[in-house]
Amino acid sequence: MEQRHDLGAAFARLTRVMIEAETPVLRAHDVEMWDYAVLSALEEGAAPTQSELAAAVGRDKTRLIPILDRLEARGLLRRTPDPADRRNRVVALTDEGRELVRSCRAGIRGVEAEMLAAIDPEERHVCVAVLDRLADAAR
Amino acid sequence: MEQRHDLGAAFARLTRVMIEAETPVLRAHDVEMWDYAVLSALEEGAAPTQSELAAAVGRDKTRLIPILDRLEARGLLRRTPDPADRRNRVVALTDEGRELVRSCRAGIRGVEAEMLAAIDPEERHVCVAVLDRLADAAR
DNA sequence: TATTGTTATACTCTATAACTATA
DNA sequence: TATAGTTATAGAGTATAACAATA
Repeated sequence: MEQRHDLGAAFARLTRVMIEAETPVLRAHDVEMWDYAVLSALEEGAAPTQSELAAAVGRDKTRLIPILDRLEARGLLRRTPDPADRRNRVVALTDEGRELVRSCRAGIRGVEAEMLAAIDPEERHVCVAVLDRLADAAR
Repeated sequence: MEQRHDLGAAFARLTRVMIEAETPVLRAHDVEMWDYAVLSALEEGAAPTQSELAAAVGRDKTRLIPILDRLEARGLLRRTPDPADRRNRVVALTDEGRELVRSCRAGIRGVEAEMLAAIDPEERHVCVAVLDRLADAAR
């Protein structure tokens, strides 16, 4: 095999780079990284339980709670008791939350485009698609 | 643009997956993740100063020190004062260190191959090359 | 008894600032 | 005075276990 970096090291470095590059976008919307991760996960559909949401985001349920408290206090999401099982609280975006996450995403797509600008368009397309599939498989 | 995950989120998830998958390999060699990162960086050539090594690995110099202490105690690397500027300590792998990092890498390449097995070979090749270039650019 | 959400505690990791020795 | 390496301290982030409410 050709000489190259370890894949894990490359992922780790690129993760750090992306976080750094995206921070200004998120700060402009007054949200932290994990706030955005949660809002973003919710955009694909309300979470039936907080545990499932935590798993989807890749944190554990205890660390999710202060995030949800904060976002709910800002009116970006709502936690409503599930009538079928009152232990559960279903978490759903408000309209305001949906608007904010979309605005964030637009900014982030801009950052991504800038980062990938130097890559040949065809290769870029392949690479992004593969990464997306791998990330999906990792759930 | 097509609907997909945020790139940063994909990187972060894949980083976590890789760390988890590689941990058994590293534990078998009795090294931690950052131990391996340091040894791996040194394999490309000795570091003229610890600060530069820290930057290459992506940590700061204070967090590097206990790692170097541990690895030096195991005889995997040596810190020798630079005669030209005795404040500096050049860090270099020993033969034993070089052997260990290569053995680790072989195991890690196996883990990577397993992870990428489901991807079409041509796409895989493109994707790995692009990631390697991006990670290089991020230095 | 088991599970959801919550809180509290201990532990690890990280960032910052001081200290020494050389320059 | 400035810099490389080191050490110490404070803060943030994380994991674990216990708790109350519901099933």
